[in-house]
Amino acid sequence: MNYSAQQALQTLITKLESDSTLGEEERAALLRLPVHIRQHKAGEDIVRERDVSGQCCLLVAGWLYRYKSVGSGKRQILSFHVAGEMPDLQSLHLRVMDHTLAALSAATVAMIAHTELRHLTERHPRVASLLWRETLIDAAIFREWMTNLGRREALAHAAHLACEMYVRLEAVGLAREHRFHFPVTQENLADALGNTGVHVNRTLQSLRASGLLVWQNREVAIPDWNKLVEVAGFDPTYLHMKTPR
Amino acid sequence: MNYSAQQALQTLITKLESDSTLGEEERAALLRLPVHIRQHKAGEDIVRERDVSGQCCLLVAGWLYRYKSVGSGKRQILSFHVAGEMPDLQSLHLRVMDHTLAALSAATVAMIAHTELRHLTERHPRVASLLWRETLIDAAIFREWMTNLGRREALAHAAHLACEMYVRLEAVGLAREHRFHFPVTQENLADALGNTGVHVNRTLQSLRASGLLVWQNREVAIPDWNKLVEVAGFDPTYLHMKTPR
DNA sequence: CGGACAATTGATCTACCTCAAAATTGGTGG
DNA sequence: CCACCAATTTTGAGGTAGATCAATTGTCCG
Repeated sequence: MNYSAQQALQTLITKLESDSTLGEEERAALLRLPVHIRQHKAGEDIVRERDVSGQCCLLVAGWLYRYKSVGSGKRQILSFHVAGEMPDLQSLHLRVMDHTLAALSAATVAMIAHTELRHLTERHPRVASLLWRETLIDAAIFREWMTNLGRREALAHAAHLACEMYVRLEAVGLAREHRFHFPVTQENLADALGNTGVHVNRTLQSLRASGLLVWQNREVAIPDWNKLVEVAGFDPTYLHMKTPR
Repeated sequence: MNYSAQQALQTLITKLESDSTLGEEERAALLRLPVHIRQHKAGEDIVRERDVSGQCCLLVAGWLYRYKSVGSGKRQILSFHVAGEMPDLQSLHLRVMDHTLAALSAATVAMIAHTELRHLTERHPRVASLLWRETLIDAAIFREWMTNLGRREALAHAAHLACEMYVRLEAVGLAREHRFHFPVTQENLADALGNTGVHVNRTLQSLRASGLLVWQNREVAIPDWNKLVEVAGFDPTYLHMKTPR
């Protein structure tokens, strides 16, 4: 599908308005942002660790993810992203990328120049605050992931990720009835959970066997939400959504 | 020692000016912020998970840290903080705390009301950007810690933390000659590294035995910086400091 | 149909955990 | 200044979650 600049920016406006309504002028200013729409194939890097970029990426459709590499081919996936998010918004104030942003699936993104964003945020402190807030939620999710990586075992960790993704996706209309599409391989999942692919495979089998979670063919189904939440120790406070569930 | 409001705010100004100089008016506006100075004893919680707070904490002297609890007494330490930092600045835009802020050592803090900070940032977009930037660096450090937790083994992880703390402390004049004071117990360290106290103890012994790192009595000494950096896989890019080392 | 990638299985290994006790250290009151 | 207490650090001896290595079996497409 082809997206217009207006459609692309509308996904951002929708996101920002999930917290609080924007004024007419603020909305107009956002819609006036010049964007450059691009397509990325699954697996492509969009911005790389050490790059100095002059623009931010607004995800319009598809999935992105971020990762860091450590020596000898190992890497840690830091986050997954869906439409309406700006996964490299931090580059607006940090000169150099400390990680890589890449396409998980085929994806449509809208690139927005830093100069334009700076101009906008100087003129509209309320928009600045909402964008700032998005980066703070990003950080809150990192904190939860740190806790998952350091203090939860593999099974609870995988369950926790499923809970998180469901809540986030449901909030933007990309999931319902405790099912959703999530285009990760088990190898990707391993890089996110800090395990090996083999172990993730066995973990998913165990979750499946106990009827907690069916995660197959990039589709996730949660037969018993309450039980999964309990196993995961999942508490959505850290997602800082308007409607607590 | 007793600190005046002016002295407290000066630590913040110094921090913000490590990136770029402030205008005279901006500096004056910062110094005009009403603050409430408080002392905390080692171990005290300052703001707790689930609290809704109306102010931010500026650390003036001593050490703070943040942590998240998971069931059955386990917890994950998320960060360590020294003078000039505002460890709960995120609360300015996130209503509820998703983790706890506590005193690692006896500490002096200056509390600043959200209303005052909002007023300031609306009027001074440049100051807003610099504060935003501080929270982005905070998040960048989380990303590195995620990588440490997920993809580095205990020895490299401990070495990495020592490298990070040295670089951060040296930048604010709290460390020199590859030595510094760091008031954590091995149990604290375990909660930060995602290990057990027993294993941290053995890890530190091993680092000591190999001459890489002497970490005893809350004092850290790094006999061979280059070797430690290599073992840790430490690359300071993620700290986003003005002077790359 | 063939090729590439992804999921699965089995067997073995190891980094780190658990439990429990002993040795040190530092701070405090007498 | 010393004795004592409580918090830390250290040591030892198993145990286990998850890693590693190496096939084998799908599965998706061009």
